Amino acid sequence: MIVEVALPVPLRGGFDYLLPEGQPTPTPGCRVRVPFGSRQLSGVVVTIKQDSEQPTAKLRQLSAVLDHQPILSERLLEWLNWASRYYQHPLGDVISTALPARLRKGDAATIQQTCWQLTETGLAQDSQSLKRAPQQQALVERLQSGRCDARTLKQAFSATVIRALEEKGLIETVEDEYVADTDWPQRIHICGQLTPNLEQSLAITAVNNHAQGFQCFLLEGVTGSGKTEVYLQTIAPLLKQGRQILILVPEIGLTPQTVARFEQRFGIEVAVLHSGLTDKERLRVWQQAGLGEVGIIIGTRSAIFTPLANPGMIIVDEEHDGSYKQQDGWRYHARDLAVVRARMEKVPLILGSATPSLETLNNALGSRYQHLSLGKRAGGANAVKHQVLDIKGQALDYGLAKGMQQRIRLHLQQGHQVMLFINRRGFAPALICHQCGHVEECHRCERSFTLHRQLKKLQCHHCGDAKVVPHRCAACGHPDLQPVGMGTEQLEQGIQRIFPDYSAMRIDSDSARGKQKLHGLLEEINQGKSQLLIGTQILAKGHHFPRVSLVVILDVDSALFSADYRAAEHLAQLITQVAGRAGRAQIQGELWLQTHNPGHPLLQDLLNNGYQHFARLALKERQFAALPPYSYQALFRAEAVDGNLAYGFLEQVKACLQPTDITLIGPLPALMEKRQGRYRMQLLLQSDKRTGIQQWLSNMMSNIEKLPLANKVRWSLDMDPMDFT
DNA sequence: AGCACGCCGACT
DNA sequence: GTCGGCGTGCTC
Repeated sequence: MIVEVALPVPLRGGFDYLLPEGQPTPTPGCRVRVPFGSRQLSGVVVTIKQDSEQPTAKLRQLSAVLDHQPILSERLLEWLNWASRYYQHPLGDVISTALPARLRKGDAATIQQTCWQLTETGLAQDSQSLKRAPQQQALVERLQSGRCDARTLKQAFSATVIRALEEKGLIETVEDEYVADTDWPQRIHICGQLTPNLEQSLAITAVNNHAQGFQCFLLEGVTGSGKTEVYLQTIAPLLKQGRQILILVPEIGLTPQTVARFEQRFGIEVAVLHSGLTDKERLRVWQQAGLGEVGIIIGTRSAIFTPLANPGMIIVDEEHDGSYKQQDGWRYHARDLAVVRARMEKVPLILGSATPSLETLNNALGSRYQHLSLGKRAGGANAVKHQVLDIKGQALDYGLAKGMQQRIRLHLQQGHQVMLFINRRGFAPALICHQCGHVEECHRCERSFTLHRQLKKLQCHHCGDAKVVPHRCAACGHPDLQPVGMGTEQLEQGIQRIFPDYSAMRIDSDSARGKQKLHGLLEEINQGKSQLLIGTQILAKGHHFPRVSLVVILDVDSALFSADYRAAEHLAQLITQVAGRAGRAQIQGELWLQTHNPGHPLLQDLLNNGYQHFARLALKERQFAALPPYSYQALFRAEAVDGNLAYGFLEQVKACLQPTDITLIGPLPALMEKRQGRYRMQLLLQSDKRTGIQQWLSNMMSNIEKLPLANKVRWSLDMDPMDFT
């Protein structure tokens, strides 16, 4: 008997071990301890087989079996196996990321609990002898039918009765396996349900009609259109059947209010998984969910790995949010994993967003997902006015045009707050003519060149072509060529100089490190402590700023001409989200965009026709350029102190390839060429068929690992890359 | 990823 | 003489 074990090491494939004589065979999904080189590791059994490809002499014996029952169900194990193959990431590492830290370390997976049982004297005793103590008699009679856990017994009998019997030596405590408490469905009390409008009703009915099997839904609804109400009403019947609901939310969206809304509606406790939990708390939620003790689990990215005893539905809220993609180690996408998991669990999946990702929208338009729309904005809040400021040829102070400064001053004088956005995501400066707005483009691809200052050249991240930095604009001949977005870096220091009478506050992921800290800062903003708010994406997500009347997005062009082809999509999502958040109630909100290209078709479409229309146009562009979701990508990243090594490694990878139906771009410098003293390079694989990339990679990964430079550089593979920095 | 092995330089 | 620096190679 051979046991194949997945171990948390960055090595592909399982490791085979012999089962010691007399040891009961563990089932797949059980943890085991095994000798590995000079150390002992715990891993998870993936298969039991008759023979091994390894010579038997090389095999070592299993040291111990840690679980009697598998900690991963067959279905979950199958899902993780699929994920390992899809992401080309070692199974042991995949399983290890999916498990709570405590289980990784070898803690007991089962919950122990204290039980009361009759002692030997208690068993021998005739209960009639307790006739004068009817409570005690009843307790003994109860235990005659078997032991009972301390918690339940305490509810039925007083502590005095229990103590008395213990002192008489008739009952004793014993540690026993925990009996799950799964009567939450009976405790459900629906409270505060709203009457759905027509669109909500249609959405609820559509989901209910498919609630018993797999079906993917895109619930597209603007801010305030009542997506949450649709979630609440579609999960109600499932919860009553005792089926569990797993809800994923973006990192920033997991607030006490979100949780409270679900708890209030159903009157049951909601289990929450977020980064603030201790390992012990996290394990507890994992166990409770796996035992079926909780009906609703809300969590961020990694909550997708929560086991469910009786799954009913998965919801991914704000599905376009970038925080669903893990950005180091195993670079999984929780939304994509959710789709596969829902299919395997045979449950419906709702992807909700006001600004769906183009990937999801494409699936909905292609009828792979059912498309549900909520258009009406409840409450009729004032629409935010969108306006564009052409900054061609204008003098800029720290990235702000003079006219914009006046506008800002006006709003400040009225006692309102002003929010300034710097969009640094996927930042890759293009070279723009400040006089005419012309952007240097690659002639082959009709896409903007990216300026790499260190290499002193322009590089096309679409085809890999490069050229020297020109000194004059190719369109108007003017020498005023500038990297897009230049100057905005100094905005934080400069803004105080332009508006010395007002206080400015910067909010980004650094200044808001830690959950509490962000909430504290937001509190301060809404109290009006600062009038000028400078921030990035983080300000746009899920917060309301009633005192803000003017929002300015400074460097729209850096998104329109980024080498990251998703930058325009993200800008559109940002603009739409911001518009939904600022200037509520009495204050008329204004949104201003600074650009050299007011006529840019994507920008115009977004402003005139809204996100839904923009998204469809952007999809057409992607299709035309054969970019995702009309093609599939995988990205090799390599970094090293010596940039030539990183480049050399990717060249070797490239040489492994017999280009058939895969296009290779690179090796190219990453959009952020250097980080922490290391040069970073990338090699992009692209194909119009997913299987092409899959097949080539599964054949080649072991060869790539053996390349001479493979252990000289830090490298990784990113399936469906979202970020090219 | 760890961890051992191994081969060179500066210390009680 | 030894302690320890981190390059190389292996782990069923």
